[in-house]
Amino acid sequence: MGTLTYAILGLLSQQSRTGYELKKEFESTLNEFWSAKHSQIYPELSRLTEAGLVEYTTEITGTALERKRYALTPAGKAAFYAWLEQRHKMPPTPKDEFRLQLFFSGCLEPARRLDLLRDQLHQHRARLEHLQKNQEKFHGAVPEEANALCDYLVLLGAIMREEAACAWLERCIALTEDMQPNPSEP
Amino acid sequence: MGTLTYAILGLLSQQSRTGYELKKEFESTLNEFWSAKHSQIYPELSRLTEAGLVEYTTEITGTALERKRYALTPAGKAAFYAWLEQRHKMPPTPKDEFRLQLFFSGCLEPARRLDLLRDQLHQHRARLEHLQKNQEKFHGAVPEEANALCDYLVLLGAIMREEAACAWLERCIALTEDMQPNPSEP
DNA sequence: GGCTACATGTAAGCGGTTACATGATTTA
DNA sequence: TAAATCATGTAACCGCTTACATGTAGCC
Repeated sequence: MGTLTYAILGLLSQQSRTGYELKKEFESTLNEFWSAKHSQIYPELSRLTEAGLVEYTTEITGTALERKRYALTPAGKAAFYAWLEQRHKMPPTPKDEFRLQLFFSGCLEPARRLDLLRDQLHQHRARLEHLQKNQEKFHGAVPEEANALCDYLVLLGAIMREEAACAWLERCIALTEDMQPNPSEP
Repeated sequence: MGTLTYAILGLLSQQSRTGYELKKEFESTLNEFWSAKHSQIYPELSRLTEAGLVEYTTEITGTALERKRYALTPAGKAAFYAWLEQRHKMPPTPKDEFRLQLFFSGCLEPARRLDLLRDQLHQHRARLEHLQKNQEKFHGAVPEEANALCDYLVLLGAIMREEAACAWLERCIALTEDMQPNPSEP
């Protein structure tokens, strides 16, 4: 079973949800570290049901709109807790097209490289600002309750990652600005 | 055409190479920001040849061992330069199983969460040390030549990313150690 | 002679995205 | 009544990994 399984099991461990609600969670709360489209979620819920890890009850909204509300079975809860306690080996560094581009940018005029670096910096700053706005809900205090603390920690991780990215890009810009404007042709 | 195309085109823009040599580059130099297995490289080289972006000459080692040495065509060089100057939109944050696990770890005893955090910290510290060893070849000085500077910048990026990851994990550990040992059951 | 590295390919399968497809409910 | 949102599914495709498959060359 892939990680998506445990992302869904984890969300259902908090409360029972429909496929549509899971999709919304992937778009909002989990967005910084996992995502899934509905075309992946619905078949996965079918598999999990067949595997006996979740079960659903059908609700009706209005007169005809059906929806399936999923909840963990005891087996599902056990599978989730087993995963939750596991130590995972770090995956290889994720692919990064911008770093690939920067690596090959030695044959570009410094001014063109600066364009790329500044564009990247703007994008990372925008994401950082967005994350910092999210952080305001904590009112500058570290939560004491365990679940709220975990929310806080993953958000802090995203913020620190973006801060590091911005600091790196600023350094790249400074070093490129210092260059003599004579690019080396390959 | 996907990013792999331009990774290969970029490597061939530096010098002509065989599929096997490309594979070795992905395992070493490019490892921090891109990778590809030989099972992906060889078919891609066939496609690029058919598309007229690369061409090859067959060499023979010993008496029978054939190998194809690939080089950029003018069209390939043009395609590479076009990609190199393009501004790319930031991709969504990459998936991260550890952060997913941490997010759901509110129902774990703090001592168990500490285990996971410390394990992760050790792994990131090991990677950081490895990167810092790589950095020694620059003898503490920022290179002036453009291609060497780009090498330096991507390595610096990897180092700063790992430093940020370690700092974050240390903060997570400190905050978890401060907790009262009463986990909230979901 | 045996092991490792060199060298090149193909096939099956997986996780994921995009697109196709349908219909109900709510809100402007 | 039109548009947005709710709600659930399937199908085609893509990038990538793992495994299958084969053979040569160099070294101990």
